[in-house]
Amino acid sequence: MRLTTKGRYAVTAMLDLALHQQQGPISLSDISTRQKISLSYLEQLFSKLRKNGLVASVRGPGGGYRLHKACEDIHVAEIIDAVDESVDATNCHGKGDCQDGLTCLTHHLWSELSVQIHDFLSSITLASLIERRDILDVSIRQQQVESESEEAMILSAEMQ
Amino acid sequence: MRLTTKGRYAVTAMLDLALHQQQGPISLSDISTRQKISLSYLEQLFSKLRKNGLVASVRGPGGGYRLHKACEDIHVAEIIDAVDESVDATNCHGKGDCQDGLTCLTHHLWSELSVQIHDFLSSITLASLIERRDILDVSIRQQQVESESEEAMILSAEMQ
DNA sequence: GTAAACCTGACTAAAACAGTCGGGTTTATT
DNA sequence: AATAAACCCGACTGTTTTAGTCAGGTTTAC
Repeated sequence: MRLTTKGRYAVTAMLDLALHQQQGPISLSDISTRQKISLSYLEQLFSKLRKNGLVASVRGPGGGYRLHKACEDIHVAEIIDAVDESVDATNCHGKGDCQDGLTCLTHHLWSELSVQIHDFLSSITLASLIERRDILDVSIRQQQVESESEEAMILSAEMQ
Repeated sequence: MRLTTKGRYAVTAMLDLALHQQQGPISLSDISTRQKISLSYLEQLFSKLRKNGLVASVRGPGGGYRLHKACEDIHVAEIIDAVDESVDATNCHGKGDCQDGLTCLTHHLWSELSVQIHDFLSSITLASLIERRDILDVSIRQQQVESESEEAMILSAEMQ
């Protein structure tokens, strides 16, 4: 089992998409600047998210990505699964053949932990996340930073 | 966050120790054959377990390792912590400075997941594990295999 | 035609994993 | 005193993953 930056980035990016979905397709460069995730890396992650049916793309100028399902139907667990990070804590992928084809001493423990984590992350949808006060606060702060940097860009353009 | 063979081995080995503790100090080579874990690798893991006060060593022939606390007081979470595998799912180690010193969009989610996993693994002690039917079954099977291989060794010794 | 966007595959430095190896030191037994 | 069983320790290693970068595509709105 493994939960690293990759899975966290994927969930963060999907949440960013959910928060801005009413603005039409969102470009990866927007997500990149808002969430400070490398654009090329985002492209890799979205390739997987698209192949797993979580997002749909719109090519060409003004294009970007949309959620492919209602955000009530997108669970955090499936986002992590989509980018190849398994929530499974067993070594044998649940098969129980961990020790020479037989069950190892602690197999059931890891099996239960996997269920625990999976249940937790499956109980959380993008819809439930965007309603949370703590997430809204961070999102509002990010929009302020965004508009400030836009102003700075306009300013620096005027100075030339 | 990361849960791999290292942490699983550590818990399995500690459980093996708990299951056989009435036999006095248990050598790593015993654990190695019963649990099919490389002896040298076990030595590395037990060095960390000892430094974290989970086991005590007895040197010399007939020596081995003992649990340093009652098995009611040894929680799975601390075993995993001891071998450097963190149960923390945040990127910022709980500090909340995940995005340029500020909190990232999904920080609270990972924070809650960490608490969830930690609570689960802290609620399980070695004492509660050795009482479980599924673990007892595997342990009994391992002892049968063990005595069979002992017989085989005696037999091959007789043939020489 | 241009440029904004997605799309793809190959490459990379750094870290971690899961060990191996070679040598110690301590101590019970003979 | 010699032997050997066990712990102890540091260095080394092949493989995989991570978290990207880079260089070039293709699609499509304007």
